[in-house]
Amino acid sequence: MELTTPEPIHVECKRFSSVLSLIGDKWTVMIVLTLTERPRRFNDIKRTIGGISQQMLARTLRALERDGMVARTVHPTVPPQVEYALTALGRSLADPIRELGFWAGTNIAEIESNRLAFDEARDSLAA
Amino acid sequence: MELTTPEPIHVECKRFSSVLSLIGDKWTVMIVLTLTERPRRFNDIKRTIGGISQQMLARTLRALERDGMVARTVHPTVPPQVEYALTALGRSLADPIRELGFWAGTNIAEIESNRLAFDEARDSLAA
DNA sequence: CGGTATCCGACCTGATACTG
DNA sequence: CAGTATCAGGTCGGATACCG
Repeated sequence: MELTTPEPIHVECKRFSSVLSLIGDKWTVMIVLTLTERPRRFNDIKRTIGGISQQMLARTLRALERDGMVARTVHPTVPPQVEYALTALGRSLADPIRELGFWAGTNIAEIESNRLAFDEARDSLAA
Repeated sequence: MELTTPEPIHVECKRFSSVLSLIGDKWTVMIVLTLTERPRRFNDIKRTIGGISQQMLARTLRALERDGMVARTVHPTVPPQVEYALTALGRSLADPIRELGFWAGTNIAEIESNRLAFDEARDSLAA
């Protein structure tokens, strides 16, 4: 960060958008949080999360591996076992994610209530 | 949160996915951060962010208003002026977002380096 | 078991044009 | 100025089938 002039917040934000988009991907978040508990194998993750397709799990895990958030270990057995574990980097992401999860948990009721009220007001206009 | 049995983290995560998906939307994040500085008018936000289409700005602002994160105030002047300001809820979201931004800033260099290394290893196989 | 390749529909997004 | 409506392209994500 060699910012000599104080940049407005949204400019920093732009620089980090590739990282922030990780969070928007719900699968990424769920995988990271799932691996927080302990390392897991492919179908173990799949079963634990539930509702994720094989392809999306494979894709997301590869993306996480590429970013160095997840370490992939192949045990040359028959049948093959592949274990996924969080790296230090991956573990460090879990903290801010949990903060966000905490915020969501604190405010989700209010948000849902706001949505209902907004939609009601909208519908009464439409009628 | 009436969890009588300790739920695994990923289950909580699922409940919050509708909130978490807010974060993944880069426009949402940038708008919230932009409004952190001060309330702004429509085209002011548009110019400040840059690169956002009129439609996406309108849509995203509507969504934020629906969630109660942003308050929309119409001044009945000619030409009409519409001011958008963060609510208390919106301001409270800015904190965890900035934490995430801080994490991104701290680790983006390592992540990009990891990506390069991964792609290089991949390319050397392809060759 | 742990993937990859292909197809396909749904959604996201921007460009453009029009309105109050 | 502050939107809304319509269209078109691209991407996302799932289902399926197949490979090592």
